[in-house]
Amino acid sequence: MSQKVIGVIDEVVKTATIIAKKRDWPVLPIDRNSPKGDFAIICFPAAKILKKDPSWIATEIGKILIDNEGVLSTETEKGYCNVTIDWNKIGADTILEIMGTNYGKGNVKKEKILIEHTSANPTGPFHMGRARNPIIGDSIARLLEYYGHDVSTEYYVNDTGRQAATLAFGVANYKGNGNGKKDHELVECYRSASEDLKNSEDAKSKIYEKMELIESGNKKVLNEVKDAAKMMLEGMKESLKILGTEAETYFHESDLISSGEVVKVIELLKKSNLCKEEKGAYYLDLAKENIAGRNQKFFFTRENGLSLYTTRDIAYHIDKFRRFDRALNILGEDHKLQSKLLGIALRELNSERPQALFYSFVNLPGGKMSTRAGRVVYLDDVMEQIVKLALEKLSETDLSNIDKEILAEQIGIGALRYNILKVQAEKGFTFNIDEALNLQGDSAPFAMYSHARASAILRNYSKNTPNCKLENSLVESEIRLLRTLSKWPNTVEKAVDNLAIHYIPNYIHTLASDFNQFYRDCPVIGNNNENFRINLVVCSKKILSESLSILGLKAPEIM
RNA sequence: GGGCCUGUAGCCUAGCCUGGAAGGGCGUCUGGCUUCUAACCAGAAGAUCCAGGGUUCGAAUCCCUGCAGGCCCGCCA
Repeated sequence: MSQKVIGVIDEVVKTATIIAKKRDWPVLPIDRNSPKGDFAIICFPAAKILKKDPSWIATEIGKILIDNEGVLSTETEKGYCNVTIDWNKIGADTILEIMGTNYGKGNVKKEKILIEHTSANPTGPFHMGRARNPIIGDSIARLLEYYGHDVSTEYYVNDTGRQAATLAFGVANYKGNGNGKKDHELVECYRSASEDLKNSEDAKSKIYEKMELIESGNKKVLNEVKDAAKMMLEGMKESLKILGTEAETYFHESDLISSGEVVKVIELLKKSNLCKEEKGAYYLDLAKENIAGRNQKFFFTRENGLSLYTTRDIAYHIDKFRRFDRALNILGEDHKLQSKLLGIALRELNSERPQALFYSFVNLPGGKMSTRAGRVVYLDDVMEQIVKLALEKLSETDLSNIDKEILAEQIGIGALRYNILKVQAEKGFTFNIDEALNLQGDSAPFAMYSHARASAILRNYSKNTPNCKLENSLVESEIRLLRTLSKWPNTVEKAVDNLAIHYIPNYIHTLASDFNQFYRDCPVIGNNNENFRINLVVCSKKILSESLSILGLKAPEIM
């Protein structure tokens, strides 16, 4: 909450505590999200001890609190004493606070944080199942940056191993259909190569030979797979760019082998007390590590002494901590165990460990999304459809065609991102295309529209924002809006502490909704409370714009 | 066999950490644009908060036991 509001509430709570203490009442809990007023004092705990009706206690407290300077009114309902603070007294100061550049920002030591997100294997175009990762990752990055950290984002490219070898084989032996995006084209080569891997012994041996050459550090083959991955990524990056979630840097797994880092990690892990060997393959024995499941052996080399995916991942994280103070990985829930194992290995190497944010998979209404069964919805197609729909809705607007196209992309992509971000990450997410294409209600366009309305008022006002002065007492919709605006810092802090991005869209919807009610009830220009209302519009526009930008969305002036 | 996550109106979802008065949205029905933008607003209907037990003045929230769904348990990535 804004400092001003916190101050008033603390003052009132203090008074209530003193009253309770004087009378030997127990400490009464506070509900800061009461359905009526600004907060409530819960009187039930005192009822049993005092053998009094809780509503009698609430009324008694109310009678005393009403004399407090910051309190406008108190109201008893059941055992609750609902307290409404006097916004007329603190309104102007609250506005001033919201206008400040630090409003909503955290008061923390700036850290260099690396967020690794997306990191999809470069084997084909993104489908919706993958879309949750870049959208959450990018928005968490923006959130932490807003809060005051120095955040970078990185995409880890898995360009070694069987899939990478298969892709390289496919690129060398097949031609794509030659039109369209690079990833949609090359995925044909990959599919043909995957078929060969299953059906042809010759192809299989070639691909496995490639794998071994990769892991043993053969420069020529390493370059070949890296190049194949890069070609595929070219197309995939285009999708990420449209989504607005492209990572700042790309880190190739193959480079960890070329540079010798992987070999170093293997040597270091062999020195761990947990390390054991079986037929030439080395593993960490996790029997005492509370690892669930059947297998407690965490292999980090093959029989032939070469590295595994996990080994390379360990090397990657050691490299991360050479570059950053903190590391955060955005991962699908299938990586939970993997992530735990990585943590143990890093602990054994006395390295710092990354934080992880897991999300559940995206399903389609009929069931799981699966490439194999052909049940796949491409991200590119969804983006195209939703932007097209936004453009249709703009058809009657008085804008140039080029402006319409830019705006339609902002609205459409924004709607897609918002739709995914508003659900908590651990919750299984069913992607319903019709729901995503619905640009009403709890959606990005709803908030963008409120922002455009605020912008319209300020355009029509066409003067500088006056110093805030309250000339008439506030009406209900003004108080509601002010109350919501005052909760922005709490919301950001909660989202940061829990790495829970969905708090932000939830807040945005409340704010936009409160603004729309204010818009209906309160004419601004020419009203005798014009000064205060203009200030309220400026604040609403500011917080709408900042909160949308955390989600990676633009706040349009017109729509 | 074991571990983690999820279960809230016809559908989607917030609230769960830190117990206190079940919030939104979609869809349905009704009403509102000559007044700062109707992608909006107002109203109505719709909920045994998966089930059962426990703790508590009080449980969607905490604990236990089930049930249902998702994910994981490879010398794959």
